[in-house]
Amino acid sequence: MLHDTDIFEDLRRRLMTCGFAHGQKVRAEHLRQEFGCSASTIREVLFRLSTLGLVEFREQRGFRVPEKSRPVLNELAHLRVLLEAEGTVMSIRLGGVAWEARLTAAHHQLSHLEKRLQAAPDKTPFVDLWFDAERQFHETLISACGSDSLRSTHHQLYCRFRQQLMVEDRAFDFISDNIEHHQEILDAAMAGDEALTRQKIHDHLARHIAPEPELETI
Amino acid sequence: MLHDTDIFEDLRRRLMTCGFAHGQKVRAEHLRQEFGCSASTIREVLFRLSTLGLVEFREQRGFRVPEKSRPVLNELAHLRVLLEAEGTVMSIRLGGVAWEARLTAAHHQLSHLEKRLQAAPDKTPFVDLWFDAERQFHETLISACGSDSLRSTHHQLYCRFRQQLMVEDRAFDFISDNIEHHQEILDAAMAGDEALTRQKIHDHLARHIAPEPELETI
DNA sequence: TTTGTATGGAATTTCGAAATTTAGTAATTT
DNA sequence: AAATTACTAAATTTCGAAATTCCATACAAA
Repeated sequence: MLHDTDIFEDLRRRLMTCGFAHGQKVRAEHLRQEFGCSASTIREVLFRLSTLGLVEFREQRGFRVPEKSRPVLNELAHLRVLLEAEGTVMSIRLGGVAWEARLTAAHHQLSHLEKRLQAAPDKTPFVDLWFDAERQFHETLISACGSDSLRSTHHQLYCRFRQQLMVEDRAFDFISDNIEHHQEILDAAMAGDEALTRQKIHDHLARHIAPEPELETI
Repeated sequence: MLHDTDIFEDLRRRLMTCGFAHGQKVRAEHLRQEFGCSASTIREVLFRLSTLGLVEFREQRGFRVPEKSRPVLNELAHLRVLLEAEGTVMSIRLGGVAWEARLTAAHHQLSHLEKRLQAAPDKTPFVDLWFDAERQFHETLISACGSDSLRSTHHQLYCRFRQQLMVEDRAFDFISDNIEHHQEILDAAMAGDEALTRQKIHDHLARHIAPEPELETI
């Protein structure tokens, strides 16, 4: 039988990939029929998803998928840099060999996948795998920061960020840059170079961040 | 009649102040009786509160108030500094006169209250007012940062931080330092001194942050 | 044309009870 | 006495329907 959590996971994946259009209403009644359960169950799951910001709730007008928005993507990228840089530097200081091993492993897996993806004419079968591997790498970066709060806050931001993007570029034209970025982040982190690590994490997400407002000119 | 949202607000306030003990189970059945509504309504409200991290949900074993924990308080203080410093610097750049006016107003109100609180022998009647005024000041600091995501993320952290603290020091012995801190933050921000503003925001929360490996905030 | 008001259908929220699971206590066995 | 099992009460989760609210359309009035 279909459990609470299964529905949650199913919908989470769909919301983070391409199962729902931006701005679309999420009708509890329809989902109830699809999953064959009661309205309250669906309602509960949607509230839990709103914890991650993957759906928005408004009193008396139900749930909907957040709109696609360049400004919001900028904001999320900015915050990701802030937390990921901080968390990675803390991991460098606290993580030790165990963390380095996990990070190397996560990067190896991601790197392998990205190279296969780069070569493949049809990217479709790789999309889901790539989502997981990329997430795994970035979460491993901060995994030894020693702060659960930082990790869970970052997780929320990552989910919303991925949802905003939703494989914008189906041809994966960015993949070649990405391979390089991930390698540079790994190298800087393994070398223990904190400033360079911060810089490389910033560069990786730079294309999603709006240019900083100038100080002198107004 | 008592609405959904009223219950939410009532419980939010209680969870952020002293209505519940740390680690205590939040029994839906009891609340149902207290508010005179159905179990589903309470359940919904609790899910919404878990969005802010004010209650924790675990499958099949209901909701409970997060444990009091020094490490968690450290983490939250650390993240608050990170986001509040960033948000305030952005506000300095983008806020303009309107923001400066709002900030002055918020500080004036807080400052007035803190001085009265300092003088009063019985602090009780000021506690709730102080909560709101302090929150108002810190949220105003970042109010012109231009990033809703930063603001809402900060809001979550602030709620959890306040819950962890829950007026630890009922005698408000810290109030005299606090008055000074708030003044210094205001002065640095109004002077447009970004580095000093970051420093003062850090100093304000420093006593809650573990004296662990020094982290430079860039 | 514009503005405002009914109205019916659809979506939401709430309810009370049934079904399931957990947790605590007593009883039994080793 | 310690450990395991059985039982009971309480808590949680799910359900289906009733009550409420929203939304789009049609209609009336200015």
